[in-house]
Amino acid sequence: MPYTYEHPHPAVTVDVAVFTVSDGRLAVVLIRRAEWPHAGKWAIPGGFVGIDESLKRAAWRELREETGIKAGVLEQLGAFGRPDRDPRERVITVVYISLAAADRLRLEAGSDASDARLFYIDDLPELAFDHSRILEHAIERLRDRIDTEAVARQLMPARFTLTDLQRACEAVSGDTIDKRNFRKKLKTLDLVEPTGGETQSGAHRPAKLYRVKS
Amino acid sequence: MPYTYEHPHPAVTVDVAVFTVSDGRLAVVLIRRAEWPHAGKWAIPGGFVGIDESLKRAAWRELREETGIKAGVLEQLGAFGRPDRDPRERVITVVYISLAAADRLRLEAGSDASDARLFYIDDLPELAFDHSRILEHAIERLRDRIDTEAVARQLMPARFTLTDLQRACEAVSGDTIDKRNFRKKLKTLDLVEPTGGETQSGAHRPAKLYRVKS
DNA sequence: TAATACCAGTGTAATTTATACACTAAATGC
DNA sequence: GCATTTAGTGTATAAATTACACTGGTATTA
Repeated sequence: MPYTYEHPHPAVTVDVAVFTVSDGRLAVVLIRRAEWPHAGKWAIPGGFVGIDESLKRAAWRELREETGIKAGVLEQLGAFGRPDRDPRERVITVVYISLAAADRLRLEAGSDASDARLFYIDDLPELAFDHSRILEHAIERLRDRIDTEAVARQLMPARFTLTDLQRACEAVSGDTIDKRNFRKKLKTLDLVEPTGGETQSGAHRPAKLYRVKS
Repeated sequence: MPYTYEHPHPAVTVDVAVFTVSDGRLAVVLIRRAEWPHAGKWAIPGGFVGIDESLKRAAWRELREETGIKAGVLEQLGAFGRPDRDPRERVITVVYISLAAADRLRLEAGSDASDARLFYIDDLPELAFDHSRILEHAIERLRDRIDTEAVARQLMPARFTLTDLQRACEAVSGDTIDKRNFRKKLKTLDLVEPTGGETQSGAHRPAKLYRVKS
């Protein structure tokens, strides 16, 4: 069932960079491509936009199909459309960024991908297409725009310690933060509240558990 | 000469929101559409992306064709792609923002547009497609991200008074700024230098003219 | 030619925000 | 009970932001 147009049309895809914090390091979900082009290389999950489907909906669907992840907030990074970025045809891709708490990521390889897993952003493999460049932009955007509240709401599990939250903020920003200054700032933000629980984590004083206020 | 694909493809356009400051108010360049759909309505200049043309290049070309403006810096705002935003077919548009000094805008109506002119952003006409929504996002982005340096470099004529620069910053931010604080801040920015000239503007003390340092 | 209207140009004090920094508390392992 | 490890807490300094009022130079006009 062919589709014909008077003028040539590019294909349009969506790609989703899902970031998380794992072992105190910023990481991103990649899939291994099963097919040409770039078969065997790692790539950001994504795929073609349905003709009657909104961009965001397509992003959500593709992410789910390829990794099993049901994205929460999806923020658009922008469109990437250099004429030679895909050898099959002219493809313009609209990239979204999402954040996920590490404990919500149950990665399942989907039909288009032979594998899906996390990579630390400072230890990325060679990527398909122009996905290296796209990830650079995505990380820059992340560092520029994300604040403590977004980290707490989107990147943390339901209950966490203040040290966990600090580590996550540090992983995202790529900088160290002073513990006392961080906690002082948190107080002014009115963002978290104690759950009453504590960790029983090891040979040291237990930490109080917190949750994000609603 | 028809073009055929196995799967349906959306059309891809670029649109450019060119902002300037005129009479101390933030304004945007619009064209009046000559043809269906939305004939007679005002719209952001833009058009279809050539199949071998980068997005930014297409934006630059369309802006030039429709208004005569040779854009300086083009910053991508993002992609807008709701399925029903164009009655002709599925159209995904990639929107760019540009700033222009008012004295560099010599608007010429191009072939696709019966008219091109400036509108103050707080006095916009009814717009074609989803361009109202797009402009809202563009203005929000502008207010969020633009700083004194960008205003001075991109929005001011070659020589200007400090009051002119302050008025432009106020127009962009939508807020008033204290004169002495503004000038104090300018000193720390190391951004402008006096040209030696002065305005001979009226029944008051003349103002010194400045230019942006290179 | 003195008075007025108009915009240009200048500095200081107070407040708020960000930064630097070191010890005590509670648990476990030996 | 001593060593080790992470949790938890406050103060002093520096930096950035805000608020605020008068003098200077030109043109107009009474």
